[in-house]
Amino acid sequence: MDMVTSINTEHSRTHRYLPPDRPNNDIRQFGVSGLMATLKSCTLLSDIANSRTLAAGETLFWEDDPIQHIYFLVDGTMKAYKLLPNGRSQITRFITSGDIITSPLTNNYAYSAEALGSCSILQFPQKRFNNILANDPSLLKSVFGKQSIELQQAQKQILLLGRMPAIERVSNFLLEIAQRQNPKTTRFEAGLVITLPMARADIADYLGLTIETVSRAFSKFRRDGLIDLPRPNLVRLRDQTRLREQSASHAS
Amino acid sequence: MDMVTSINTEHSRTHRYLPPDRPNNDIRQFGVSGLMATLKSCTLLSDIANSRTLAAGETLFWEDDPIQHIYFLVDGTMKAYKLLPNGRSQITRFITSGDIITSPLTNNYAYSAEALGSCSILQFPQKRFNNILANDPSLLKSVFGKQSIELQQAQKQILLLGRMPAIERVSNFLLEIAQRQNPKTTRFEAGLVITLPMARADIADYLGLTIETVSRAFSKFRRDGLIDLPRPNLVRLRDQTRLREQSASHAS
DNA sequence: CGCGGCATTGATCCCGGTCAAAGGTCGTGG
DNA sequence: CCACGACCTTTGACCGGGATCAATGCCGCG
Repeated sequence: MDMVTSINTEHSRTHRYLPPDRPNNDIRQFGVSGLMATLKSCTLLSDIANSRTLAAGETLFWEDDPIQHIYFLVDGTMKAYKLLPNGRSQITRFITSGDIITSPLTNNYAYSAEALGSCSILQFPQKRFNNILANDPSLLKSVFGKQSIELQQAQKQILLLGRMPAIERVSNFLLEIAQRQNPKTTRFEAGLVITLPMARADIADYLGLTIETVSRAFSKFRRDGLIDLPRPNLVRLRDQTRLREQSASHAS
Repeated sequence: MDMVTSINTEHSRTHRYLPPDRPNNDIRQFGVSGLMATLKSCTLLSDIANSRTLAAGETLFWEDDPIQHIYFLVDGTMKAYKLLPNGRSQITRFITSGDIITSPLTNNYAYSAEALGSCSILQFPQKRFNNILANDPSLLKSVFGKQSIELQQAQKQILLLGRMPAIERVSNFLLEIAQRQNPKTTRFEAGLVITLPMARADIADYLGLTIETVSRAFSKFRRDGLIDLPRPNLVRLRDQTRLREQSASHAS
């Protein structure tokens, strides 16, 4: 579902943009972020990269600020959110390790970004990053692919916010987090424990609900035997199948 | 706001991926879709492109179908929407001329696409399109840029759906349509008439509301002297400034 | 003229928001 | 190690915006 097709890069060898003396099978992964780039690009990227760490609650940048750097999240969890004049906030997504924090091709940040726990990030000056990007199709394609996945997730979120009742939003959220934290495990595994890196207020701002409604949904799932809540941010999924049934509107 | 920075392609001339005998200042626009590509790519694209027209109400593809073709909308308006098992639908965006209809890098369509009026589109076989894409950074960057804008709009929609009351959603919608149909005119022009290419049901599915709520909002704006409604899908914006005031949650 | 589809308007209901209070959790300092 | 306090979470009571149900109006077309 989140898969991305691979551009046929083998073909490139015979293409005039890649001279024969420069085969592009030297494409490799850059850093831990899942970016693919040529060996040359990796070197160039290393030269301009900076590692940073963020403390819990620290803001990396604000919505509408002019973009100075492109960031990648190496470790931790962040939130990307937008504010309304009356102070209401909406989290557009939770950013996890390997994610691009910002789109390279825009002039201003589309949202504010804040660390939920302590985070480690990679930072690149935008212009220099984009120069490397413009000359390395494999890197460009890799960043493009990550953004395609982000767009698909945004579209799912639009469906959730526009057409799902509160209970479904919360169960969807739990299953989404479970999936992210355990990409390998079968989805029907019982007793899976997940750690919520964010507070109830953040879950509410992500799902377009209030803290109270989120809390009531958690309590209902606990009463119904679908989850345990040993601590507020520790959730044991006792019955993932039934939880999944809560997460989609069924035929009327 | 929807601006996209230009990758410094001048720089490419000296880069090894573009041999000196092949300067890349032959980059030109392909078709009416606002795509930039090298002359060579334009030729290749022309070879594999097909023009098609769609009748009003015609479905181009369904959500989850495997992608066969990449489409660009040349003329008309379409809707991209997702369905829930119980039949509820959410329109993720309205597609207008110049837009990419699908992301090239995914395996399955993320939504269904339907023509609202008669449309004319360009179609490319996905694999062959992606081969050209992979070898033309200027084209890749151009498609990437369009998708960046789409992502930003999706994020705005997330904010709207998550945190705005009905009246704000509708006034936001009217101003958005006005902006799209008259990109040049000053936003304070009075008496601007816009044509809604979609029915109330589509507006409702886009804004996460019901038909009735959308209709009531229109009626309220008419009562308050903000708009005229000579026909159900013809809207005259009488007071764009006051309409704008309706469209954002104000300080409490 | 009459039919069918879309839009508007009205009456009522209910989900989730708001307001308020109590209970938990955790860090800090005695 | 315990006690305090700040903050977060949970729970309850009530309210309101928008959904639902229903009827009427409007317009185009055969």
